[in-house]
Amino acid sequence: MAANNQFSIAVHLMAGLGFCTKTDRTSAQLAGSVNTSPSFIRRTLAKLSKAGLIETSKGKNGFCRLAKNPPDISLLDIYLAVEAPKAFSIHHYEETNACQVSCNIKSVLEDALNKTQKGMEDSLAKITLCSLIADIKKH
Amino acid sequence: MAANNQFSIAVHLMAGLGFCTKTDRTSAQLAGSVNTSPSFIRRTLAKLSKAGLIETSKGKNGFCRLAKNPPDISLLDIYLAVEAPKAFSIHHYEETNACQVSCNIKSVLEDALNKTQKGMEDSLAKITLCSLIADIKKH
DNA sequence: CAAATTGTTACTAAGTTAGTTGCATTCAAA
DNA sequence: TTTGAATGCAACTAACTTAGTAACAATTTG
Repeated sequence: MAANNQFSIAVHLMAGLGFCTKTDRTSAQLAGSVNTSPSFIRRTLAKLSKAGLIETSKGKNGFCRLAKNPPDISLLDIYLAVEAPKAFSIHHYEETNACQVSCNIKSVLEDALNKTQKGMEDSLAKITLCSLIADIKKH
Repeated sequence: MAANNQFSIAVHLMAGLGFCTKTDRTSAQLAGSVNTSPSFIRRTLAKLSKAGLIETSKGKNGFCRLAKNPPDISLLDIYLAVEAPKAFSIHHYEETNACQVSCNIKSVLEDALNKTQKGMEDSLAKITLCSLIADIKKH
């Protein structure tokens, strides 16, 4: 159960908020859609709020709503908001000094994988919350 | 310590084998470069072997060597060989039947993320082991 | 003041991975 | 034919990460 689902949960929540922007929601209502506990949901909502993607209000009649319009929110925004781990991790063993591969593989691989990560993020940037919601409504 | 490093370790091993293709290696020698145990290394080597990226020989004077030339090996080949987990995982909660978002988010998100994953794999396909080794030699 | 809601911390349970150990299998050389 | 060295593989432990829960402080409305 150690796979990081925060990104997909966050997208689910954002889609829930964007599906109908006229009504505000509580963490309990959103938790119902995801079928988990409000407290768990709030942890993700708090990150989305800190990233400026949603607005929340504490206290009685507290609520959550999108802070921007769905066409102006990309999956990259959500991905960055939840601070999900990078797609690739690089091992960090102590270098074997006599070995050129051992000494340099890390920085060389980092350069290569950063480009790949960047490409992936560019791809996420092209998918808007709006298009995702449109797909959901098509079903 | 639960981050999956098999891909980066596999690239390290392949770079070690490709750095000088004239001499064969044993798992013990490769383990020295990564600074870990030969047995651990062999688990990854076995996957690379099954994927046809390296050739191995059992018995006395056993060895490992590349099965192809470095320009013909891409990081995607290595990525697929080690069967690393996908870049994104999607949560699977029970659907809340009354909620259209809950019922459809999974398939919609899968479509979107498959495209992103594909883009990432295309990016990996463009990086050859040869270019990586050249970068290492530049250092 | 009371009720309801977000924000946050602490905690437990479960899953994943690194890393080790041990052994069966295989092959070359003495 | 025996011995030694190597891969391949299975079992195991420890460490780490995450899901999920519970509890509570802070806040806001009525």
